[in-house]
Amino acid sequence: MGWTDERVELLKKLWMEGLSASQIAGELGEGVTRNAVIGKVHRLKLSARAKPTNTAPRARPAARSTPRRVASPSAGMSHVSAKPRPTMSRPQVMGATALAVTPDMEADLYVAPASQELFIPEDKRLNLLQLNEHTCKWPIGDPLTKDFYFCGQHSLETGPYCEFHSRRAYHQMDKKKR
DNA sequence: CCCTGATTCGC
DNA sequence: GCGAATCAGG
Repeated sequence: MGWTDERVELLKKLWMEGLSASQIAGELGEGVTRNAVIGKVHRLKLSARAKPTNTAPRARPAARSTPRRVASPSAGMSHVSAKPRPTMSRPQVMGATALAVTPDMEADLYVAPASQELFIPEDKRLNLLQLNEHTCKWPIGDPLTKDFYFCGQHSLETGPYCEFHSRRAYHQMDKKKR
């Protein structure tokens, strides 16, 4: 479906109201992607949304000369190279609530050290040589002692870790500046 | 991983 | 003009 006057108007309205491109896309109906919305917004020169006194130069990515459409699938790459840095210890101060605590309450206030680390049964633990492409490679324990092993649970297709550790690994090192 | 907008360029 | 793919950031 093309951009009828109506749709363009709705687009302008929603965009100005601060909705995100994907939200607008959803509002305009199926078949409209957020890219389509953004592209249109750009062409309409509506990009500057709520930017009073801002002269953001916005760095240019320097036109890429490399062909975009990748035709060849490219063979798999090495998958046995993961060097994560798991939390070594986690003192983790639990919420320091400012609630008043009467002396007799304190006794009941002990909160179990929510072991947010997975407990892996001994028979599930893996050493380095036992790892394969489907085992979570999240290291646990001190690598210098025998008290060390890998998670070993079934890893996700999207990474070297199981769901639990995958989520953890990302949200931690994610957004790390270069 | 989820998400956001910005940009480029084949169509 | 259109928008998928990509980039850059949160």
